[in-house]
Amino acid sequence: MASPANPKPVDVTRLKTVCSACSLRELCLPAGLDSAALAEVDRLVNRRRHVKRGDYLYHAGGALQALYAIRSGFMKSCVLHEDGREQVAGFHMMGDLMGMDAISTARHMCDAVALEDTEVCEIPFAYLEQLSRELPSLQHHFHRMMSREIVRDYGVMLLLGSMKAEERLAAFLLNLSQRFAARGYSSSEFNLRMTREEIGSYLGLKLETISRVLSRFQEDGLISVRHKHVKITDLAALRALIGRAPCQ
Amino acid sequence: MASPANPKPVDVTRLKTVCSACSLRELCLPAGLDSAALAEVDRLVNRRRHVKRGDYLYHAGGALQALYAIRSGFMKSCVLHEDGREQVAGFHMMGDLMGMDAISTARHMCDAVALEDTEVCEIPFAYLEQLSRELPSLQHHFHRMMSREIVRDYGVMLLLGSMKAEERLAAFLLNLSQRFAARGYSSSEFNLRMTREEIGSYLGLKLETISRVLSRFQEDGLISVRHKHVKITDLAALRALIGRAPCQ
DNA sequence: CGTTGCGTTGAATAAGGTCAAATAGAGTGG
DNA sequence: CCACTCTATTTGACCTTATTCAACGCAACG
Repeated sequence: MASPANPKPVDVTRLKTVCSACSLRELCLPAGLDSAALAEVDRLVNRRRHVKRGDYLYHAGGALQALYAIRSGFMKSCVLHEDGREQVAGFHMMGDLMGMDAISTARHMCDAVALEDTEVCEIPFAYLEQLSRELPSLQHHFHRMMSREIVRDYGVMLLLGSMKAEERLAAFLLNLSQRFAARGYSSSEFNLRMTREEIGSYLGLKLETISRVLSRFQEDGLISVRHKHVKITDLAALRALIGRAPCQ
Repeated sequence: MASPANPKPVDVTRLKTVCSACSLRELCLPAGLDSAALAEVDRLVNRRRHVKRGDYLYHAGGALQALYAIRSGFMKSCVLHEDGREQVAGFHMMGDLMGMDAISTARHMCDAVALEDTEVCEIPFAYLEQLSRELPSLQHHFHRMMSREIVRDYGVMLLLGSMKAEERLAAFLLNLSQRFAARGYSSSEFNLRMTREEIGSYLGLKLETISRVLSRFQEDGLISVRHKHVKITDLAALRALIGRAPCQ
């Protein structure tokens, strides 16, 4: 593709690659950085990687090389139990940062699998630490992203620990809806990238339960669902499901 | 208490306060720092705070001022749902770092409550960021601690999402046992600082279930439990409970 | 055009939740 | 020191929810 005659063939590609030109920069690692810092981050994030649907971005146990910012596509991360049980710990989309679980031991503690063809930006971790020593705004934003992951996890605990099946699924759909909206997509209509089984794993339910509850939501006019396509038709009712629980 | 006649009454107190002299330094924020860095951290961690049993260290919604390292005592953190439901997100003991959930929005996202009289070291967050720009080892260790919290959360998700009541409780007891051991206490005999209800909230179960499962464990000779006192009498069996699940 | 994976639905079952009652401590004030 | 109160805990009986097991439908794909 690159013309050897062109003295700077790489730059042409990088113009599109670079964080400062990325449409996700307000969601992603460079969010809130001034232009000087942004220029530095452009150099930090120097490689892209394509992960085909079903392929792994990293495996549990693998050494930490880099963090990954999702540019396009959709991934899941899953924790494994010795006996083979697998728990989906999260679904990740554009702008999300993955791999922070690996900083603790320098080895990834979960698998990252692409649910559709996905493109990620590689962020060499050692370099990120170095650069964030020089750029307080980058440092702070990185801390905020790790903290946000912790807060997200607390939310999942709340969901798994104290919600019923219907509430969990409502919360799940609303969360997806909100995240799509934040990325400029429709908040009311979207395609699920994951199977019922993966939703079930994430929500601590069996796939049959997911299927049943989706059907019930549809009967009740909250959503309309066909295969992977979901349309939220009664947002308020869906919200009411999780806000005011029937119990207590 | 302090004598005004003494020119340096504070230093006498600080000698005991200081991280470099703290028996928890291998578990806590200064873990793995060289002595120069440790001296800096001594200045960073400049205040202690006592939290009486039942009192809050911080409230959800409160502004982030500092992170807190537990020096002695026992705390819980809990996430609140709008409708009043409360989910215990974790139990924390000496050497644990609390408050990292607040970095994301500069406001705490959960409550921190002392389950017994607790002493914490206050770590002003802005100063921690500043210092970690100067001390790569501190920076890296802080990142590891945030990451460890993420990994811990993944473990809780696995527990809540795919384990049965008996497995959850076995995992919980083993986790406590291991953490006590790491702090130089008995791994086989300890006092629970939390109520059955709090255990239940953490594990996504009702207090009656906790009580029943504890009784069953006792009948089966895995543990002996009386009120808050627990003695693990068959560690292997307890481990086997979570390792090889009956299902699948 | 069969195969395969994913999803739906029904019936039976089991796990945990709910409700209720009894008990036991721990702490309090006389 | 004792009676009293309050809260935490245990245990039983019953009920609800989600799981399990099973059958079937559907769509994509070679």
